[in-house]
Amino acid sequence: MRLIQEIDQTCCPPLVGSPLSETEAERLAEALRVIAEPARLRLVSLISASQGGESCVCDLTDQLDLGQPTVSHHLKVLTDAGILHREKRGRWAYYRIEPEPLQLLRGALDPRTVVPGPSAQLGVR
Amino acid sequence: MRLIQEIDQTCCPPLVGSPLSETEAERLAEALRVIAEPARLRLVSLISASQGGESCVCDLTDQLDLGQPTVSHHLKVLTDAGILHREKRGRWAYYRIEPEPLQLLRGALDPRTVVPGPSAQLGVR
DNA sequence: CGGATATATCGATGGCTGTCAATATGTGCA
DNA sequence: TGCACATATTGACAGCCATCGATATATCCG
Repeated sequence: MRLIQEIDQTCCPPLVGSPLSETEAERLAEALRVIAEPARLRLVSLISASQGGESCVCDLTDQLDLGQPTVSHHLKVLTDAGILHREKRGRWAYYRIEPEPLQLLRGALDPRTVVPGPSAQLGVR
Repeated sequence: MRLIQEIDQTCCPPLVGSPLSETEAERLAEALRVIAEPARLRLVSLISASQGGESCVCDLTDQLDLGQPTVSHHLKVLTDAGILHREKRGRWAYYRIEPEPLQLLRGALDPRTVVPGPSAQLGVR
C-alpha cells in the first residue's frame, strides 16, 4: 500500500541558502521523484497540452505505449502528490493539472541557490 | 558501470506546451532523478551554503551520517550530471555548484505549463 | 622509501518501483 | 437484470540503485 504524499508548502524550501535538514531533504526528494519518471512527465505534458486542459485515461493510454493499469497507476501517483486533479464524469475519469505543486517544486530550485553574487549574504546567516 | 549523463540544453524542454517525446521524457526524467535523492539534495544545499561556495568531501561526510564511499558516490553522480564541479587541491577534493544545470531543470518546470490563461494559445500548435 | 591521510572504486546486497496479467469496481444502456 | 465499456486494484516479478565493507589510488610528510 502506498501512502498519500502531497506536495505542499512544507515540502519545498529553497535548495540553497541554509542547508536542508534530513527531513526536508527527504520530503523534497520524495516530491521530485514523483515527476522524475518518463511516463509521468509525458502524462503531465500530454494533459497540459490537450484542449480544454484535461484528458481522460483512454486518450492517454493510446499515446503512451503502456498498459492501461500502468497508466492508471502513474495517474494515481501524480494525483496523490497533488499534481493532477481527478474528476469522474459518467464512465470516464478526467485529469487536469493542479498548478501549485509544480510551481512549488520550481521554487525549490531557485537559482539564488546557485549564483552566489555579492548579494548572497543578505539574509543567509 | 554508469554512463556519464550531462544536464545540458537538450535535456530540458518545457514540461508543457507541446507533449514531450519519449526520448525527451527519458532525458528529463534522468536529469530529475539525479536530484530526486535526499543525500544529493543535502550535498547540494550544504555546498552552496558553505563559505567560499565549496566543500571538501571530509566536511560533507561529517554532516551526512553516511559512509565516505556513499558520499563519494553521490558526489560522482552529481558531478557526472554537471551539477557539481570537482577540483583537486593537494590531498583534498573540493566541490562547488555549477549554476546552469539546476537552472535548466528549473526552466523545464516553467509555470506556463500549468496556468493555461487566455495567452496559452500563443505558439502552441 | 614508508606511513598516514583523503578520496575513489569495486562487489555484494536489500529495498523500492515500474510493469504486466488478472480481476474488481463502477457506470450507462437495452 | 444483464451486458459492455472505462477505470482501478491486486499480486507477482524483474531491474535499478543506495548503501556498505574492503580495497585501490593518490598525495603529503618525515
